[in-house]
Amino acid sequence: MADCMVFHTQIASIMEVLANAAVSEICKLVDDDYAVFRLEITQTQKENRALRRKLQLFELKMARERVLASRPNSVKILDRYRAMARGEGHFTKGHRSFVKPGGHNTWGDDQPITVDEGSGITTQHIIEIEPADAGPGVKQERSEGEEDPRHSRVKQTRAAEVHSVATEDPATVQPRTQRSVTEVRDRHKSETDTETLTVTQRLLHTGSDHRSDAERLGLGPLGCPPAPGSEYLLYGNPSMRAVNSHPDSGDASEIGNDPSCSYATEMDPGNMRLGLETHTDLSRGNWNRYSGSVYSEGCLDEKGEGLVVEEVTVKVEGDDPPTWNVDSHLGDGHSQGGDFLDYRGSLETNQNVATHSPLHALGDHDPVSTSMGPSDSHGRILFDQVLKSNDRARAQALGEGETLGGSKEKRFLCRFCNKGFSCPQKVEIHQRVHTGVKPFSCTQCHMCFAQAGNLKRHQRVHTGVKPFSCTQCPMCFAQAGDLKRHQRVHTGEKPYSCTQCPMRFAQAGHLKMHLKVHTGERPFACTHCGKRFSERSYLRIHQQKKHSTL
DNA sequence: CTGGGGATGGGGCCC
DNA sequence: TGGGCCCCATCCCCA
Repeated sequence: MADCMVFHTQIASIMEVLANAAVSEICKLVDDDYAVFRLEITQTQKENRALRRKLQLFELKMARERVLASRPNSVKILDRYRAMARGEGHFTKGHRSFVKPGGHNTWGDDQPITVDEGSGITTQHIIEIEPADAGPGVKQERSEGEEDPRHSRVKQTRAAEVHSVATEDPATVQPRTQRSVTEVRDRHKSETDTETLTVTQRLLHTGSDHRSDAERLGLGPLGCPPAPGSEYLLYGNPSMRAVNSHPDSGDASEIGNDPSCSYATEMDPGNMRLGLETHTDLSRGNWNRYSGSVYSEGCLDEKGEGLVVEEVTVKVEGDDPPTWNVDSHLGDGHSQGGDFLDYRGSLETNQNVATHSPLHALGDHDPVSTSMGPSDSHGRILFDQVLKSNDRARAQALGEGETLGGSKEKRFLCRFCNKGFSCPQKVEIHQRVHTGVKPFSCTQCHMCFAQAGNLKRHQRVHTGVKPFSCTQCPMCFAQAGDLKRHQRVHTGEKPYSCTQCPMRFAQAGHLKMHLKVHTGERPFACTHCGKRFSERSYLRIHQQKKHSTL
Protein backbone atom coordinates (compact mmCIF):
# COMPACT_ATOMS: atom_id res chain seq x y z
CA MET A 1 0.00 0.00 0.00
CA ALA A 2 2.80 2.34 0.99
CA ASP A 3 4.66 1.38 -2.18
CA CYS A 4 1.57 2.14 -4.15
CA MET A 5 1.32 5.60 -2.62
CA VAL A 6 4.97 6.30 -3.33
CA PHE A 7 4.52 5.11 -6.90
CA HIS A 8 1.52 7.41 -7.39
CA THR A 9 3.43 10.32 -5.96
CA GLN A 10 6.34 9.66 -8.26
CA ILE A 11 4.00 9.36 -11.22
CA ALA A 12 2.36 12.66 -10.33
CA SER A 13 5.67 14.42 -9.99
CA ILE A 14 6.86 13.02 -13.31
CA MET A 15 3.65 14.12 -14.96
CA GLU A 16 4.06 17.58 -13.53
CA VAL A 17 7.61 17.81 -14.78
CA LEU A 18 6.57 16.63 -18.21
CA ALA A 19 3.68 19.05 -18.31
CA ASN A 20 5.91 21.91 -17.31
CA ALA A 21 8.40 20.92 -19.93
CA ALA A 22 5.69 20.76 -22.56
CA VAL A 23 4.30 24.14 -21.58
CA SER A 24 7.70 25.73 -21.64
CA GLU A 25 8.37 24.16 -25.02
CA ILE A 26 5.13 25.49 -26.38
CA CYS A 27 5.80 28.90 -24.98
CA LYS A 28 9.22 28.88 -26.51
CA LEU A 29 7.84 27.92 -29.89
CA VAL A 30 5.17 30.60 -29.68
CA ASP A 31 7.75 33.15 -28.64
CA ASP A 32 10.00 32.19 -31.53
CA ASP A 33 7.19 32.34 -34.05
CA TYR A 34 6.03 35.58 -32.58
CA ALA A 35 9.47 37.01 -32.91
CA VAL A 36 9.68 35.90 -36.50
CA PHE A 37 6.25 37.29 -37.15
CA ARG A 38 7.19 40.59 -35.58
CA LEU A 39 10.31 40.68 -37.66
CA GLU A 40 8.32 40.11 -40.80
CA ILE A 41 5.83 42.78 -39.85
CA THR A 42 8.61 45.20 -39.22
CA GLN A 43 10.17 44.47 -42.56
CA THR A 44 6.85 44.80 -44.34
CA GLN A 45 6.23 48.09 -42.63
CA LYS A 46 9.61 49.30 -43.72
CA GLU A 47 8.85 48.32 -47.30
CA ASN A 48 5.51 50.03 -47.06
CA ARG A 49 7.13 53.20 -45.88
CA ALA A 50 9.62 53.08 -48.71
CA LEU A 51 6.88 52.52 -51.26
CA ARG A 52 4.85 55.31 -49.79
CA ARG A 53 7.79 57.63 -50.09
CA LYS A 54 8.21 56.63 -53.72
CA LEU A 55 4.54 57.21 -54.35
CA GLN A 56 4.71 60.65 -52.83
CA LEU A 57 7.71 61.51 -54.92
CA PHE A 58 5.94 60.30 -58.03
CA GLU A 59 2.84 62.29 -57.20
CA LEU A 60 4.92 65.36 -56.70
CA LYS A 61 6.52 64.80 -60.04
CA MET A 62 3.11 64.29 -61.62
CA ALA A 63 1.78 67.50 -60.11
CA ARG A 64 4.81 69.42 -61.32
CA GLU A 65 4.42 68.05 -64.80
CA ARG A 66 0.75 68.88 -64.83
CA VAL A 67 1.49 72.46 -63.92
CA LEU A 68 4.05 72.63 -66.67
CA ALA A 69 1.75 70.91 -69.07
CA SER A 70 -0.95 73.48 -68.54
CA ARG A 71 1.35 76.12 -69.93
CA PRO A 72 2.02 76.79 -73.59
CA ASN A 73 4.03 74.26 -75.51
CA SER A 74 2.19 71.65 -73.60
CA VAL A 75 2.70 69.08 -76.24
CA LYS A 76 6.40 69.21 -75.82
CA ILE A 77 6.13 68.85 -72.12
CA LEU A 78 3.57 66.14 -72.25
CA ASP A 79 5.60 64.24 -74.72
CA ARG A 80 8.62 64.62 -72.58
CA TYR A 81 6.57 63.39 -69.71
CA ARG A 82 5.46 60.42 -71.70
CA ALA A 83 8.98 59.73 -72.70
CA MET A 84 10.02 59.86 -69.09
CA ALA A 85 7.18 57.64 -68.11
CA ARG A 86 8.48 55.12 -70.59
CA GLY A 87 11.94 55.40 -69.24
CA GLU A 88 13.37 57.36 -72.08
CA GLY A 89 16.09 59.57 -70.93
CA HIS A 90 15.93 62.27 -73.52
CA PHE A 91 13.64 64.21 -75.68
CA THR A 92 14.83 64.74 -79.13
CA LYS A 93 14.26 67.47 -81.57
CA GLY A 94 10.82 68.47 -80.59
CA HIS A 95 10.79 71.38 -82.92
CA ARG A 96 7.76 70.45 -84.87
CA SER A 97 4.38 71.08 -83.55
CA PHE A 98 1.32 69.11 -84.21
CA VAL A 99 -0.09 70.24 -87.49
CA LYS A 100 -3.70 69.81 -88.08
CA PRO A 101 -4.65 69.09 -91.62
CA GLY A 102 -6.64 71.76 -93.24
CA GLY A 103 -9.85 71.24 -95.02
CA HIS A 104 -10.43 67.71 -95.94
CA ASN A 105 -10.44 65.42 -93.05
CA THR A 106 -7.82 63.02 -94.14
CA TRP A 107 -6.24 61.88 -90.99
CA GLY A 108 -9.16 60.23 -89.51
CA ASP A 109 -8.60 58.08 -86.57
CA ASP A 110 -4.92 58.28 -86.93
CA GLN A 111 -4.98 61.89 -86.07
CA PRO A 112 -3.70 62.46 -82.61
CA ILE A 113 -6.09 64.58 -80.72
CA THR A 114 -3.54 65.91 -78.38
CA VAL A 115 -3.18 69.24 -79.97
CA ASP A 116 -0.60 71.86 -79.57
CA GLU A 117 -2.28 74.36 -77.38
CA GLY A 118 0.59 76.66 -77.29
CA SER A 119 1.32 77.19 -80.90
CA GLY A 120 4.24 79.25 -79.98
CA ILE A 121 6.18 76.69 -81.85
CA THR A 122 7.30 77.55 -85.27
CA THR A 123 5.71 75.18 -87.65
CA GLN A 124 8.30 74.48 -90.19
CA HIS A 125 6.18 72.42 -92.47
CA ILE A 126 2.52 72.92 -92.89
CA ILE A 127 1.32 69.74 -94.40
CA GLU A 128 -2.07 68.81 -95.55
CA ILE A 129 -1.68 65.16 -95.48
CA GLU A 130 -3.30 62.90 -97.94
CA PRO A 131 -2.48 59.35 -98.65
CA ALA A 132 0.67 59.32 -100.66
CA ASP A 133 -1.17 58.65 -103.81
CA ALA A 134 -4.63 59.76 -103.18
CA GLY A 135 -4.91 61.04 -106.65
CA PRO A 136 -5.88 64.58 -107.51
CA GLY A 137 -6.51 65.39 -103.91
CA VAL A 138 -2.91 65.04 -102.98
CA LYS A 139 -1.54 68.07 -101.28
CA GLN A 140 1.97 68.00 -100.16
CA GLU A 141 4.28 70.65 -99.05
CA ARG A 142 7.06 69.39 -101.21
CA SER A 143 7.18 69.00 -104.86
CA GLU A 144 7.35 65.53 -106.18
CA GLY A 145 10.74 64.03 -106.01
CA GLU A 146 11.94 66.35 -103.33
CA GLU A 147 12.50 64.12 -100.42
CA ASP A 148 13.65 65.36 -97.13
CA PRO A 149 16.35 62.89 -96.21
CA ARG A 150 15.43 63.04 -92.59
CA HIS A 151 11.81 62.62 -93.43
CA SER A 152 12.65 59.69 -95.54
CA ARG A 153 14.84 58.17 -92.93
CA VAL A 154 12.17 58.43 -90.33
CA LYS A 155 9.59 56.91 -92.52
CA GLN A 156 11.77 54.06 -93.56
CA THR A 157 12.95 53.44 -90.09
CA ARG A 158 9.44 53.40 -88.83
CA ALA A 159 8.21 51.18 -91.54
CA ALA A 160 10.99 48.78 -90.86
CA GLU A 161 10.47 48.88 -87.16
CA VAL A 162 6.79 48.47 -87.35
CA HIS A 163 7.05 45.73 -89.81
CA SER A 164 9.66 43.92 -87.86
CA VAL A 165 7.15 43.73 -85.13
CA ALA A 166 4.36 42.77 -87.38
CA THR A 167 6.24 39.94 -88.95
CA GLU A 168 7.76 38.39 -85.93
CA ASP A 169 6.35 35.28 -84.54
CA PRO A 170 3.45 36.39 -82.43
CA ALA A 171 3.98 33.54 -80.07
CA THR A 172 7.36 34.85 -79.13
CA VAL A 173 6.95 38.56 -79.31
CA GLN A 174 3.36 39.19 -78.56
CA PRO A 175 3.89 40.56 -75.10
CA ARG A 176 6.04 43.32 -76.38
CA THR A 177 4.52 43.89 -79.73
CA GLN A 178 2.18 46.68 -78.94
CA ARG A 179 4.47 48.20 -76.49
CA SER A 180 7.37 48.34 -78.84
CA VAL A 181 5.31 49.78 -81.60
CA THR A 182 3.89 52.36 -79.29
CA GLU A 183 7.31 53.19 -78.12
CA VAL A 184 8.49 53.57 -81.62
CA ARG A 185 5.66 55.87 -82.31
CA ASP A 186 6.17 57.87 -79.20
CA ARG A 187 9.83 58.13 -79.85
CA HIS A 188 9.08 59.99 -83.01
CA LYS A 189 5.83 61.49 -81.99
CA SER A 190 7.04 64.66 -80.45
CA GLU A 191 9.37 65.20 -83.29
CA THR A 192 7.29 64.22 -86.21
CA ASP A 193 3.65 63.96 -85.51
CA THR A 194 2.95 64.88 -89.03
CA GLU A 195 5.48 62.47 -90.31
CA THR A 196 4.04 59.74 -88.22
CA LEU A 197 0.71 60.30 -89.76
CA THR A 198 2.18 60.47 -93.17
CA VAL A 199 3.72 57.14 -92.57
CA THR A 200 0.51 55.76 -91.25
CA GLN A 201 -1.40 56.98 -94.18
CA ARG A 202 1.16 55.66 -96.57
CA LEU A 203 1.12 52.37 -94.91
CA LEU A 204 -2.58 52.27 -95.18
CA HIS A 205 -2.65 53.43 -98.74
CA THR A 206 0.52 52.14 -100.10
CA GLY A 207 1.47 52.42 -103.62
CA SER A 208 2.44 55.38 -105.63
CA ASP A 209 1.56 54.10 -108.94
CA HIS A 210 -0.20 56.95 -110.51
CA ARG A 211 -1.91 54.86 -113.02
CA SER A 212 -5.51 54.48 -112.21
CA ASP A 213 -6.75 51.31 -110.72
CA ALA A 214 -8.68 50.75 -113.80
CA GLU A 215 -5.51 50.74 -115.82
CA ARG A 216 -3.55 48.67 -113.41
CA LEU A 217 -6.24 46.20 -112.77
CA GLY A 218 -7.48 45.92 -116.23
CA LEU A 219 -10.76 47.51 -115.45
CA GLY A 220 -12.93 49.71 -117.50
CA PRO A 221 -12.34 53.40 -117.82
CA LEU A 222 -14.56 54.19 -114.92
CA GLY A 223 -12.64 52.09 -112.57
CA CYS A 224 -15.45 49.66 -112.49
CA PRO A 225 -15.60 46.21 -113.89
CA PRO A 226 -15.92 46.22 -117.64
CA ALA A 227 -19.45 45.08 -117.64
CA PRO A 228 -21.80 44.73 -114.77
CA GLY A 229 -21.60 41.33 -113.47
CA SER A 230 -19.03 40.05 -115.82
CA GLU A 231 -16.07 40.11 -113.57
CA TYR A 232 -15.47 41.40 -110.15
CA LEU A 233 -12.25 42.09 -108.49
CA LEU A 234 -11.91 40.31 -105.29
CA TYR A 235 -9.38 40.07 -102.64
CA GLY A 236 -7.74 36.80 -102.80
CA ASN A 237 -4.84 34.89 -104.10
CA PRO A 238 -1.74 36.99 -103.98
CA SER A 239 -0.09 34.98 -106.64
CA MET A 240 -2.15 36.57 -109.31
CA ARG A 241 -1.00 40.06 -108.61
CA ALA A 242 1.04 41.42 -105.93
CA VAL A 243 2.15 44.70 -104.68
CA ASN A 244 5.73 45.46 -104.52
CA SER A 245 7.68 48.32 -103.27
CA HIS A 246 11.17 49.20 -103.96
CA PRO A 247 12.30 51.34 -101.19
CA ASP A 248 15.82 50.61 -102.16
CA SER A 249 15.44 50.57 -105.85
CA GLY A 250 16.47 54.12 -106.19
CA ASP A 251 14.34 54.62 -109.21
CA ALA A 252 12.05 57.12 -107.71
CA SER A 253 10.55 58.25 -110.91
CA GLU A 254 9.23 54.84 -111.58
CA ILE A 255 7.48 54.53 -108.33
CA GLY A 256 6.20 57.94 -107.83
CA ASN A 257 9.17 59.63 -106.29
CA ASP A 258 8.54 58.24 -102.96
CA PRO A 259 10.74 55.37 -102.04
CA SER A 260 8.40 54.43 -99.29
CA CYS A 261 5.60 53.93 -101.64
CA SER A 262 4.62 50.88 -103.47
CA TYR A 263 3.32 50.02 -106.81
CA ALA A 264 1.40 47.21 -108.23
CA THR A 265 3.09 44.96 -110.63
CA GLU A 266 2.71 41.62 -112.16
CA MET A 267 4.52 39.07 -110.12
CA ASP A 268 5.95 35.93 -111.34
CA PRO A 269 4.47 33.34 -109.07
CA GLY A 270 7.49 31.26 -109.48
CA ASN A 271 9.73 33.94 -108.16
CA MET A 272 7.41 35.03 -105.49
CA ARG A 273 8.41 33.79 -102.15
CA LEU A 274 5.72 32.94 -99.77
CA GLY A 275 5.25 33.85 -96.21
CA LEU A 276 6.49 36.73 -94.22
CA GLU A 277 9.84 36.85 -95.82
CA THR A 278 8.12 37.94 -98.95
CA HIS A 279 7.15 41.14 -97.31
CA THR A 280 10.16 42.74 -95.87
CA ASP A 281 8.56 46.11 -95.75
CA LEU A 282 5.26 47.15 -94.41
CA SER A 283 4.59 49.05 -97.54
CA ARG A 284 4.17 45.80 -99.32
CA GLY A 285 2.76 42.55 -98.31
CA ASN A 286 0.25 42.60 -95.60
CA TRP A 287 -0.53 46.21 -95.80
CA ASN A 288 -1.10 46.09 -99.42
CA ARG A 289 -3.19 43.07 -99.04
CA TYR A 290 -5.09 44.99 -96.48
CA SER A 291 -5.60 47.78 -98.94
CA GLY A 292 -6.69 45.28 -101.41
CA SER A 293 -9.23 43.85 -99.13
CA VAL A 294 -10.45 47.24 -98.21
CA TYR A 295 -10.87 48.51 -101.67
CA SER A 296 -11.76 45.39 -103.38
CA GLU A 297 -15.37 46.10 -102.96
CA GLY A 298 -17.25 46.66 -106.12
CA CYS A 299 -15.97 49.56 -108.11
CA LEU A 300 -12.52 50.52 -107.17
CA ASP A 301 -11.71 54.10 -106.85
CA GLU A 302 -8.37 55.71 -107.09
CA LYS A 303 -7.55 54.66 -103.59
CA GLY A 304 -7.38 51.09 -104.48
CA GLU A 305 -3.69 51.08 -105.05
CA GLY A 306 -1.59 48.17 -104.37
CA LEU A 307 -4.24 45.60 -104.46
CA VAL A 308 -3.66 41.98 -104.10
CA VAL A 309 -6.50 40.82 -106.12
CA GLU A 310 -7.73 38.16 -108.28
CA GLU A 311 -10.49 38.16 -110.72
CA VAL A 312 -13.42 35.99 -110.01
CA THR A 313 -16.19 35.32 -112.36
CA VAL A 314 -19.63 36.02 -111.09
CA LYS A 315 -22.63 34.19 -112.31
CA VAL A 316 -24.92 36.40 -114.30
CA GLU A 317 -28.24 35.42 -115.58
CA GLY A 318 -29.26 37.32 -118.63
CA ASP A 319 -29.20 41.04 -118.20
CA ASP A 320 -29.97 40.90 -114.60
CA PRO A 321 -27.59 42.66 -112.39
CA PRO A 322 -25.15 40.43 -110.66
CA THR A 323 -26.48 39.02 -107.49
CA TRP A 324 -25.00 37.51 -104.45
CA ASN A 325 -23.73 34.17 -105.39
CA VAL A 326 -24.40 32.81 -102.01
CA ASP A 327 -23.32 29.34 -102.90
CA SER A 328 -19.93 30.31 -104.04
CA HIS A 329 -19.62 32.87 -101.41
CA LEU A 330 -20.36 30.53 -98.65
CA GLY A 331 -18.59 27.73 -100.29
CA ASP A 332 -15.45 29.69 -100.40
CA GLY A 333 -15.11 29.24 -96.79
CA HIS A 334 -16.44 32.53 -95.70
CA SER A 335 -19.64 31.02 -94.69
CA GLN A 336 -21.10 31.94 -91.42
CA GLY A 337 -23.55 29.19 -91.20
CA GLY A 338 -25.43 27.23 -93.75
CA ASP A 339 -28.57 28.96 -92.71
CA PHE A 340 -27.50 31.87 -94.78
CA LEU A 341 -28.72 30.04 -97.76
CA ASP A 342 -32.10 31.09 -96.60
CA TYR A 343 -31.25 34.55 -97.68
CA ARG A 344 -30.36 33.63 -101.13
CA GLY A 345 -33.69 34.02 -102.69
CA SER A 346 -34.40 37.28 -101.12
CA LEU A 347 -31.02 38.60 -101.97
CA GLU A 348 -31.27 37.61 -105.53
CA THR A 349 -34.60 39.22 -105.95
CA ASN A 350 -33.94 42.24 -103.90
CA GLN A 351 -33.71 45.22 -106.14
CA ASN A 352 -32.37 47.28 -103.37
CA VAL A 353 -29.18 45.36 -103.21
CA ALA A 354 -26.56 47.24 -105.05
CA THR A 355 -25.54 45.69 -108.29
CA HIS A 356 -21.92 45.69 -107.34
CA SER A 357 -22.23 43.66 -104.29
CA PRO A 358 -18.93 42.94 -102.73
CA LEU A 359 -18.74 39.30 -103.32
CA HIS A 360 -16.17 38.42 -100.90
CA ALA A 361 -14.85 35.28 -102.39
CA LEU A 362 -11.73 34.72 -100.46
CA GLY A 363 -9.08 32.92 -102.30
CA ASP A 364 -8.49 29.32 -101.62
CA HIS A 365 -5.04 30.09 -100.46
CA ASP A 366 -6.11 32.56 -97.98
CA PRO A 367 -5.72 31.19 -94.50
CA VAL A 368 -8.48 33.47 -93.42
CA SER A 369 -10.99 31.78 -95.53
CA THR A 370 -10.08 28.34 -94.41
CA SER A 371 -10.45 29.31 -90.84
CA MET A 372 -14.04 30.21 -91.35
CA GLY A 373 -15.37 27.24 -93.11
CA PRO A 374 -18.98 26.24 -92.84
CA SER A 375 -18.17 23.28 -90.71
CA ASP A 376 -16.32 25.41 -88.29
CA SER A 377 -18.05 25.86 -85.03
CA HIS A 378 -17.03 29.45 -85.32
CA GLY A 379 -19.50 29.68 -88.11
CA ARG A 380 -22.27 28.74 -85.78
CA ILE A 381 -21.19 31.37 -83.34
CA LEU A 382 -21.08 33.95 -86.06
CA PHE A 383 -24.47 32.94 -87.21
CA ASP A 384 -25.79 33.35 -83.75
CA GLN A 385 -24.28 36.79 -83.73
CA VAL A 386 -25.97 37.54 -86.98
CA LEU A 387 -29.27 36.40 -85.60
CA LYS A 388 -28.71 38.62 -82.66
CA SER A 389 -27.84 41.53 -84.87
CA ASN A 390 -30.89 40.84 -86.94
CA ASP A 391 -32.99 41.19 -83.87
CA ARG A 392 -31.20 44.38 -83.01
CA ALA A 393 -31.69 45.77 -86.46
CA ARG A 394 -35.33 44.84 -86.45
CA ALA A 395 -35.75 46.48 -83.12
CA GLN A 396 -34.08 49.59 -84.40
CA ALA A 397 -36.18 49.57 -87.48
CA LEU A 398 -39.25 49.38 -85.35
CA GLY A 399 -38.01 52.03 -83.04
CA GLU A 400 -36.50 54.49 -85.44
CA GLY A 401 -38.98 53.61 -87.86
CA GLU A 402 -39.62 53.55 -91.44
CA THR A 403 -37.65 56.56 -92.21
CA LEU A 404 -39.42 57.23 -95.41
CA GLY A 405 -40.72 60.71 -95.57
CA GLY A 406 -37.88 62.10 -93.53
CA SER A 407 -35.94 65.17 -94.41
CA LYS A 408 -34.06 63.09 -96.94
CA GLU A 409 -35.94 60.70 -99.06
CA LYS A 410 -34.92 57.20 -98.15
CA ARG A 411 -36.42 55.19 -100.89
CA PHE A 412 -34.06 52.23 -100.67
CA LEU A 413 -35.47 49.79 -98.21
CA CYS A 414 -33.69 47.06 -96.40
CA ARG A 415 -35.01 43.76 -97.55
CA PHE A 416 -34.96 42.39 -94.07
CA CYS A 417 -36.15 45.15 -91.81
CA ASN A 418 -37.64 47.72 -94.17
CA LYS A 419 -35.40 50.39 -92.90
CA GLY A 420 -34.97 53.15 -95.45
CA PHE A 421 -31.73 54.51 -96.84
CA SER A 422 -30.88 57.25 -99.22
CA CYS A 423 -28.78 55.21 -101.58
CA PRO A 424 -28.32 51.57 -102.52
CA GLN A 425 -24.84 51.41 -101.15
CA LYS A 426 -26.10 52.31 -97.72
CA VAL A 427 -28.69 49.61 -97.95
CA GLU A 428 -26.09 47.14 -98.98
CA ILE A 429 -23.87 48.01 -96.06
CA HIS A 430 -26.78 47.88 -93.73
CA GLN A 431 -27.98 44.55 -95.03
CA ARG A 432 -24.68 43.03 -94.06
CA VAL A 433 -26.07 43.29 -90.56
CA HIS A 434 -28.62 40.72 -91.62
CA THR A 435 -26.60 38.63 -94.02
CA GLY A 436 -23.45 38.51 -92.00
CA VAL A 437 -21.41 39.29 -95.06
CA LYS A 438 -18.11 40.79 -94.08
CA PRO A 439 -16.11 41.63 -97.16
CA PHE A 440 -13.21 43.32 -95.43
CA SER A 441 -10.73 40.82 -94.14
CA CYS A 442 -7.73 41.48 -92.03
CA THR A 443 -4.68 39.93 -93.56
CA GLN A 444 -3.02 39.50 -90.21
CA CYS A 445 -5.75 37.74 -88.34
CA HIS A 446 -9.01 36.01 -88.93
CA MET A 447 -11.15 39.05 -88.43
CA CYS A 448 -13.58 40.17 -91.10
CA PHE A 449 -15.62 43.32 -91.16
CA ALA A 450 -18.68 44.60 -92.83
CA GLN A 451 -17.35 48.10 -93.15
CA ALA A 452 -14.02 49.27 -94.42
CA GLY A 453 -13.60 51.76 -91.65
CA ASN A 454 -13.93 49.07 -89.08
CA LEU A 455 -11.15 47.12 -90.68
CA LYS A 456 -8.98 50.19 -90.80
CA ARG A 457 -9.63 50.83 -87.16
CA HIS A 458 -9.02 47.21 -86.38
CA GLN A 459 -5.60 47.35 -88.01
CA ARG A 460 -4.40 49.42 -85.10
CA VAL A 461 -4.62 46.27 -83.05
CA HIS A 462 -1.75 44.98 -85.13
CA THR A 463 0.17 48.18 -85.67
CA GLY A 464 -0.14 49.38 -82.12
CA VAL A 465 -0.96 52.84 -83.35
CA LYS A 466 -2.83 54.75 -80.69
CA PRO A 467 -3.55 58.23 -81.98
CA PHE A 468 -5.74 59.37 -79.14
CA SER A 469 -3.75 60.66 -76.22
CA CYS A 470 -5.05 61.62 -72.85
CA THR A 471 -4.06 65.11 -71.85
CA GLN A 472 -4.11 64.18 -68.18
CA CYS A 473 -1.95 61.11 -68.20
CA PRO A 474 0.31 59.17 -70.52
CA MET A 475 -2.42 56.87 -71.70
CA CYS A 476 -3.03 56.53 -75.41
CA PHE A 477 -5.91 54.84 -77.15
CA ALA A 478 -6.63 53.39 -80.50
CA GLN A 479 -10.19 54.61 -80.60
CA ALA A 480 -11.62 58.00 -79.88
CA GLY A 481 -14.41 56.55 -77.84
CA ASP A 482 -11.95 54.81 -75.62
CA LEU A 483 -10.24 58.06 -74.83
CA LYS A 484 -13.55 59.67 -74.11
CA ARG A 485 -14.47 56.87 -71.79
CA HIS A 486 -11.07 56.92 -70.15
CA GLN A 487 -11.31 60.61 -69.40
CA ARG A 488 -14.12 59.86 -67.03
CA VAL A 489 -11.46 58.39 -64.82
CA HIS A 490 -10.02 61.85 -64.47
CA THR A 491 -13.25 63.79 -64.39
CA GLY A 492 -14.96 61.35 -62.08
CA GLU A 493 -17.98 61.49 -64.29
CA LYS A 494 -20.31 58.54 -63.85
CA PRO A 495 -23.17 59.07 -66.22
CA TYR A 496 -24.80 55.70 -65.70
CA SER A 497 -26.81 55.68 -62.53
CA CYS A 498 -28.83 52.86 -61.07
CA THR A 499 -32.53 53.53 -60.78
CA GLN A 500 -32.81 51.19 -57.82
CA CYS A 501 -30.02 52.53 -55.66
CA PRO A 502 -27.61 55.44 -55.53
CA MET A 503 -24.87 53.56 -57.29
CA ARG A 504 -23.37 55.26 -60.32
CA PHE A 505 -21.04 53.91 -62.96
CA ALA A 506 -18.69 55.24 -65.55
CA GLN A 507 -19.53 52.56 -68.07
CA ALA A 508 -22.86 51.37 -69.27
CA GLY A 509 -21.81 47.77 -69.05
CA HIS A 510 -20.99 48.15 -65.41
CA LEU A 511 -24.43 49.47 -64.68
CA LYS A 512 -25.95 46.66 -66.64
CA MET A 513 -24.00 44.18 -64.56
CA HIS A 514 -24.96 45.94 -61.39
CA LEU A 515 -28.65 45.86 -62.24
CA LYS A 516 -28.54 42.10 -61.98
CA VAL A 517 -28.01 42.55 -58.28
CA HIS A 518 -31.46 44.09 -58.10
CA THR A 519 -33.17 41.72 -60.48
CA GLY A 520 -31.66 38.72 -58.80
CA GLU A 521 -30.50 37.51 -62.12
CA ARG A 522 -27.58 35.12 -61.85
CA PRO A 523 -26.61 34.17 -65.33
CA PHE A 524 -23.09 32.99 -64.54
CA ALA A 525 -22.97 29.44 -63.27
CA CYS A 526 -19.91 27.67 -61.99
CA THR A 527 -19.15 24.73 -64.21
CA HIS A 528 -17.79 22.80 -61.27
CA CYS A 529 -20.35 23.18 -58.55
CA GLY A 530 -23.25 24.86 -60.30
CA LYS A 531 -23.33 27.84 -57.99
CA ARG A 532 -24.66 30.87 -59.78
CA PHE A 533 -23.48 34.45 -59.73
CA SER A 534 -24.83 37.76 -60.90
CA GLU A 535 -21.53 38.90 -62.31
CA ARG A 536 -18.83 37.18 -64.21
CA SER A 537 -16.16 38.59 -61.94
CA TYR A 538 -17.85 37.00 -58.95
CA LEU A 539 -17.86 33.68 -60.73
CA ARG A 540 -14.21 34.07 -61.57
CA ILE A 541 -13.30 34.84 -57.99
CA HIS A 542 -15.34 31.89 -56.83
CA GLN A 543 -13.62 29.56 -59.26
CA GLN A 544 -10.24 30.82 -58.28
CA LYS A 545 -10.96 30.26 -54.62
CA LYS A 546 -12.82 27.01 -54.77
CA HIS A 547 -11.70 25.25 -57.89
CA SER A 548 -8.32 26.66 -58.71
CA THR A 549 -6.73 23.26 -58.16
CA LEU A 550 -8.97 21.63 -60.71
C1' DC B 1 -28.97 66.55 -106.07
C1' DT B 2 -27.20 62.10 -105.49
C1' DG B 3 -24.17 58.41 -104.52
C1' DG B 4 -19.80 56.75 -102.68
C1' DG B 5 -16.76 56.40 -99.12
C1' DG B 6 -14.32 57.80 -95.01
C1' DA B 7 -14.83 59.55 -90.29
C1' DT B 8 -16.92 59.22 -86.14
C1' DG B 9 -19.92 58.24 -82.16
C1' DG B 10 -22.66 55.30 -79.22
C1' DG B 11 -23.48 50.82 -77.61
C1' DG B 12 -22.03 46.54 -76.25
C1' DC B 13 -19.21 42.48 -74.84
C1' DC B 14 -15.18 40.74 -72.96
C1' DC B 15 -11.03 40.46 -70.08
C1' DT C 1 -13.16 49.28 -62.41
C1' DG C 2 -10.77 50.34 -66.53
C1' DG C 3 -9.39 49.19 -70.97
C1' DG C 4 -9.56 46.64 -75.67
C1' DC C 5 -12.09 46.19 -79.43
C1' DC C 6 -16.07 45.06 -82.37
C1' DC C 7 -20.82 46.33 -84.35
C1' DC C 8 -23.81 49.42 -86.28
C1' DA C 9 -25.46 53.73 -87.69
C1' DT C 10 -25.02 58.37 -88.93
C1' DC C 11 -22.59 62.37 -90.41
C1' DC C 12 -19.96 64.73 -93.61
C1' DC C 13 -17.18 65.60 -97.62
C1' DC C 14 -16.38 65.13 -102.35
C1' DA C 15 -17.06 64.00 -107.21
